[in-house]
Amino acid sequence: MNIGQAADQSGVSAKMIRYYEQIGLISPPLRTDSNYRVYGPDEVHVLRFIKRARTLGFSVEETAALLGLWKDRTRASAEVRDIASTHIAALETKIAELQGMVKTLSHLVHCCAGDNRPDCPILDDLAGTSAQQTPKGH
Amino acid sequence: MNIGQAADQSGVSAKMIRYYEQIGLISPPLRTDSNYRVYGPDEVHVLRFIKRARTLGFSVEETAALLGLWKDRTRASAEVRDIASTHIAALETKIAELQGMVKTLSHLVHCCAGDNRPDCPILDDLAGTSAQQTPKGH
DNA sequence: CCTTGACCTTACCATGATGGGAAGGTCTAT
DNA sequence: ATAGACCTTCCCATCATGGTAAGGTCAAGG
Repeated sequence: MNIGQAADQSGVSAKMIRYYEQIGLISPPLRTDSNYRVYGPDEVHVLRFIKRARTLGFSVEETAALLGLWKDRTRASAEVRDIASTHIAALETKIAELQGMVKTLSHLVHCCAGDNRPDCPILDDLAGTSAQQTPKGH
Repeated sequence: MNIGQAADQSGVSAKMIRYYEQIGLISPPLRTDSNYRVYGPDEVHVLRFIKRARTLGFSVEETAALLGLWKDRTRASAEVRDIASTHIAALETKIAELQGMVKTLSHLVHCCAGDNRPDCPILDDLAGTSAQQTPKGH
């Protein structure tokens, strides 16, 4: 099968398949006489694995590690779990960060009349002119 | 004051100050005879505004809009509130996405023995071999 | 046999926001 | 005068992805 079909079946764009090959995440496939890349079901399976890992927010580097462990039949599941746990922690840190932003902004939006007058607590906060920087006592 | 001091006082790196100037977010400052950029308290105030907006997750583009509104004394606060509200919605979408990832991964990690044996539900999920893709009924 | 359109190939550029470094000029304190 | 800390511009790298351009290939149909 050609790269376009592999892309369709895996959900990974042809562009990205070539990229993954270039950075060594997947091995170069066979080529036809006319230099077309040829993929089989196994390659598509690997691409699906990659797609799923990326969807779950693993970086390409983490995905490479998971892929290595997947191919290693003797690996310990503990290793995989460590990668996943570390990733969960990173995700949670990011979530907390975003939630902090939402909290601050929500507070400001609530304080803002949102009318036609120029007075605006949101800008005042950004400018650092007013005393309160962030919701403290709400 | 030179760019280094402006950087210290605003929390924006000298590198980024030059970048913001390059992309037109801030206007080019005066220069000394020896071509050094010169900043005053007003410029630092603008940089602090930018820093705060970026910290709250506004893109540079959104920051530019907010900056424009800040400088416009006649603007309506409604405009500012709209930008902030839109941004909050985007942040919340992102949070929900990350939470979805965490949920799926947590489920998988719980199912994984994490011992020295090669059996690993996490890899099984990534590979798409098992029936359940994602916690459905848990 | 030839054309058309869909596909493939490589190579280069762009994104967004930031950091790193090199090569060279300037300023300040000793 | 010299050392060291600063400044200048210019180029490159990141991370994952998309776009585009120029050219080769293939299958179907006239």
